[in-house]
Amino acid sequence: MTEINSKYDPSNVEDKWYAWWMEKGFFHSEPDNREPYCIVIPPPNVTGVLHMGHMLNNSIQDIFVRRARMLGKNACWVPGTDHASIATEAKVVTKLKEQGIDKSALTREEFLGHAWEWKTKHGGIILDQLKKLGASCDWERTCFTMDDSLYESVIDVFIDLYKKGLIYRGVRMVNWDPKALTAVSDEEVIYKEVNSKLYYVRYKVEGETEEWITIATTRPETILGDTAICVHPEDERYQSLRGKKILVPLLNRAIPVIFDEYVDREFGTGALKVTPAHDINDYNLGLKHKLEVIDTFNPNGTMSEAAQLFIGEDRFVVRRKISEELKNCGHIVKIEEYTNKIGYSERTDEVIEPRISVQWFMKMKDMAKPALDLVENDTILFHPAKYKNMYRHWMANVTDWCISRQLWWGQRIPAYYLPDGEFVVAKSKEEAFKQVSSKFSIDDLKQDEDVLDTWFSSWLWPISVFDGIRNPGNRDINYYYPTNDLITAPEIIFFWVARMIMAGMEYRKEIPFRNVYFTGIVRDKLGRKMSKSLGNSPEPLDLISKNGADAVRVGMLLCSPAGNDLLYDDALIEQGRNFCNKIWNAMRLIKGWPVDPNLAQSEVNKVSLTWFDTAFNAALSNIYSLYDDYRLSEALMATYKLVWDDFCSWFLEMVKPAYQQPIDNYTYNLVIGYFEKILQVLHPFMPFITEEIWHIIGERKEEESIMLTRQPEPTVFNQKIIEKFSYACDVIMAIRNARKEKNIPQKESIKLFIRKNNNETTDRTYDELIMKLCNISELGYVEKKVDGCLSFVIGSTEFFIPLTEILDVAEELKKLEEELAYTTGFLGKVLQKLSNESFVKNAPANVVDSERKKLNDAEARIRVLGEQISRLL
RNA sequence: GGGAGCAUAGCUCAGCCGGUUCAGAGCAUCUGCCUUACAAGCAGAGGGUCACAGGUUCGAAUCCUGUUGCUCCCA
Repeated sequence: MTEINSKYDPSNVEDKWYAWWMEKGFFHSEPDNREPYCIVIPPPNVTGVLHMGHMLNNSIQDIFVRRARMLGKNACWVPGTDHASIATEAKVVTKLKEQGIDKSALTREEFLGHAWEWKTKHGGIILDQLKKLGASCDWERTCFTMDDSLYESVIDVFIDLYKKGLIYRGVRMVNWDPKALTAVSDEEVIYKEVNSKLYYVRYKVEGETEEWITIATTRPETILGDTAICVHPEDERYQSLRGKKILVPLLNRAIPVIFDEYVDREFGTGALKVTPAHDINDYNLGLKHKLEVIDTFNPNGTMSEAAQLFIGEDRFVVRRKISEELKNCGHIVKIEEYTNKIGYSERTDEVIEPRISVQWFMKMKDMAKPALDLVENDTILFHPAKYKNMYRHWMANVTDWCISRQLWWGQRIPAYYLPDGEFVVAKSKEEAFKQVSSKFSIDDLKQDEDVLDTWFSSWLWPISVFDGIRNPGNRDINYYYPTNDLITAPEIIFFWVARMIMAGMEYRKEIPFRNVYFTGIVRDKLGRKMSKSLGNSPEPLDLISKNGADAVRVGMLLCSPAGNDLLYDDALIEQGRNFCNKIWNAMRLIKGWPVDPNLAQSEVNKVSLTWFDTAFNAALSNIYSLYDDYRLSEALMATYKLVWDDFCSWFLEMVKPAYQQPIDNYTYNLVIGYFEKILQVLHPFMPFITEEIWHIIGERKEEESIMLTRQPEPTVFNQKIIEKFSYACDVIMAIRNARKEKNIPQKESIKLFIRKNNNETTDRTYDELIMKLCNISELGYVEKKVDGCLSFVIGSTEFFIPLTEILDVAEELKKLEEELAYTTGFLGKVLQKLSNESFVKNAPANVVDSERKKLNDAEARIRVLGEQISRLL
């Protein structure tokens, strides 16, 4: 055969196989008689680019899908993208601005034209990037949340839920993003701790010349919207204020003093200014005490006409100006440094303003109950289960979902307004018009300007990708739904996972997935979240092109138990790369052996094969049970050790023929057979290199791919063989150690004599193997000690290696005495336990027995060690 | 402020119903080796009062209580 490079080069391999898999259509799935296995991708933002989190998440999905396929299931991984209304619209607005176009100058249709153009141009880049990773998605099924069928599904669901009375329109305090000019959900608000100031402002009591009340506030600019002062009903300091009015500084508007237990007497001065339009708690107080609501802000965060002062100026500019003004007028008592938490918009990083607004809401309580139960009673399993706690807490305290967004990019709310303020909900203007009294014409109908929250389409994803909303009886939805596993991040457990469960129960009467596997966050070495601004994230595609997708997949997986964060380190990828190289070189070794069809199988090869078959099956059953427990990282590590330790370090060394000597045909074929099985076990983790090597080590037909083969089935294995072999390993390692200590090179052959003590049975199964691996020319059993030898003790068996040079007696003595001291100490502990009557009485018999065995073994060993010592003295 | 989780080797973690699978794995470190698959390798070695303090028990990394420190979620 031709020379194969000792370093595995993925660049020549990966693109070739991916293209071939695609060409053969191996990823495509159609319903058939097999058991289905389905995963729907958590759709990434359509204009997003691949980041490290995607790499981890999608590697895991691919591992599950490829494994299911190799278990003979009809595996289908549905890819797609999310229209991500806020993020995408923000990007389009920015891009238009760069071209000198202002969104407000465009009509809705014109803007959407630009948005679709942008989507066509940049959309789906991320899906192509996933191909580099080896993702075996069924690309023929690629979906987008704004595809016609998915769009229509969303609208149908909205109308349906409206008819069921689950969707309503209401005036509510919402989280307002003054930059994006939209309401955002609670989940999209990020609270950050900031240094701010606490202003102590005194308000004059009406009708009194020198009576003041001082309040503390972090937001002096909202003073203009104050409609009450609130104090605790039992606060003695303020009892004199009952029935009095207070004058708002600068405006001299009179507002009432209200008494409510809500107020924390310890905070500030114990007096609270109430601004119902600009704080959720104040809003609730306002509802309770029937206060006037004065909205002093415009939607973009500037002061409105209602503020009377500073009209049109930004709220933060006004904060500075008004505090100056208050100071000049003698209203500021003091200003303290203060840290508090401020909500920021996840998408625009703008400070969120609580704002009174008319929005669409969805009632959550009734839907949350069954969705909670399904997780509580393990109908849906969370991996790891600790996230059940988090889920329970949220579901028990669920609030109604604000589903409208003041954006254009998304599914437009199918509500049509009439000139009289009434509205109807219908699929189209024509449908709406049918429900309208005859006094209006169709042109009087005006559709709602808002679109639906992006999650209002994603929550249908497992159903809508199979068109199961519009066509509930279709073949695909009946076959693939419910899907099997969902792989996602814990931070979207509420706005996505929980809601998909609700939608599933509402529209399929069935759970959407059986298992949820939570991945952690990919962080840098220092534990910081990876982010563009920190610049601490490697470029995923660079990593792949430099190291290969297999190496990247392995590196990331090795270190990311479900639900735990992954601290990314380049060393991880190196480990993956080294592993590829190891497998590659195993292939080079095996392929390099000359095969002699006439050669009889040696005894060594025979016992080696027996052992490896056992070790392989033991590893396999371990790996499979780790898969079953969704402990992927550990399954990979077990596979890694199977390959590196059992297969390469032990087995191949055991059957390896001497230099330029041939191997017998029988053994060779079995070695190749095990190698193939190992590649199959590896394939879900490392799809490319396994396909490559699988084709190199065997004759394959045109349509044959490792990805279409079955993973090996574990068979029963004999634990005894493993134990016996492990003893042989101890001997081998002790000999290696002795060689190292005495500087005996591996090339120089040695003799070994064994003396059994304490009635130990002699098992010669691995004698020849030990001779081969340790380069032993003669191995014999003796009754008496052998002189002039280096010796060591395993259990109570003595081993002697004749030395050419003179033994360093002092050194040997020291070693033996240390060993003796340790064993004596150990014996003492065992004796102590066994002489404890309550232990012997209460502990289970097998525990006591094992202590007795320890006692015997230790005594025998002490005897032998003592003999050796006295011999040297 | 409310809730949850975590604390085991230098790092990342595994250790289920308390007892030979109980102190483990991988990486990193150190020491030898260019041994004819692989120096991206081979062969060895060292590293932990299992956060702290109590308690339960014949026996605790494991169960209970408290303390400290960290993380996340919600307000």
